[in-house]
Amino acid sequence: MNISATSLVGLGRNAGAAVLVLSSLAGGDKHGYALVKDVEEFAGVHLPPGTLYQLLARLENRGLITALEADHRRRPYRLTAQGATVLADYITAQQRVLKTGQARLKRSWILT
Amino acid sequence: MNISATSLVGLGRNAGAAVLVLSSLAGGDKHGYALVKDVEEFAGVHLPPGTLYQLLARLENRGLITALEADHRRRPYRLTAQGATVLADYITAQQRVLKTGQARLKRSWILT
DNA sequence: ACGGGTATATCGCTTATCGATGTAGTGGGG
DNA sequence: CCCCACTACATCGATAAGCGATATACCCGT
Repeated sequence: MNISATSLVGLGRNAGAAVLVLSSLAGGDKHGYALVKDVEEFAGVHLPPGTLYQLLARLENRGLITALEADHRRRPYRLTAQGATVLADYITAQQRVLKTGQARLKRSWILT
Repeated sequence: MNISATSLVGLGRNAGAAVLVLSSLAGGDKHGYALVKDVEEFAGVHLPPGTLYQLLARLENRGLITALEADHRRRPYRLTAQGATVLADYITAQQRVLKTGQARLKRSWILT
């Protein structure tokens, strides 16, 4: 195990490959590789193919995204209305959690 | 698989058990059971014991938390300075991601 | 003395993550 | 025109995380 002890990577894994993909698709239809590039840009996280394609399959058979017809080599995906709702709900809930954590950290003496 | 299709639970893990525990401890030292109750209250998430105690062990041997001496039946944990730093960094990064998702959703016509 | 809440711990199954590997099309530089 | 890097998708196997079940035991009220 060679994970830098100063990150949460490897703990709960990267916290939301699903959120990253849904957020990316909220910005418009994208195929897998474009998704990887976009996520890298806005989140600084690289999604390895093993994670990505299995995740896309799971998201699709839950109806959160749909596969569009392939344009030659590209298989683009689109966020469904349900996917958008789920993402919106998740964001709201998660923001409450992060705010709590942040408020508590601020109140504590730990960070000098 | 009987997961309600209208939630992200079970997708990408919630990457979050770690965040929930660290956030809870940022509010003060707590033992396992108190942690579960606190997280339930501020996040609406129930951490089952199988998740909690294994997570606590992982967090401890990464130096993000320390176990304090047991008071009879209770084994309280404390957030370390490193744990606080990691949590703060994670919160910052994740908030940027959530904001991106939110902005993109707002710009899209999907949510009527 | 029973029942429910407090409290911790472990085992084993399931599921997610991710690196490795494979395949193949595309476009530019030498 | 032939490499090579990049684009693009897919699958496998190992590892890691999540969680239900189960066990143990204390404490308090009735």
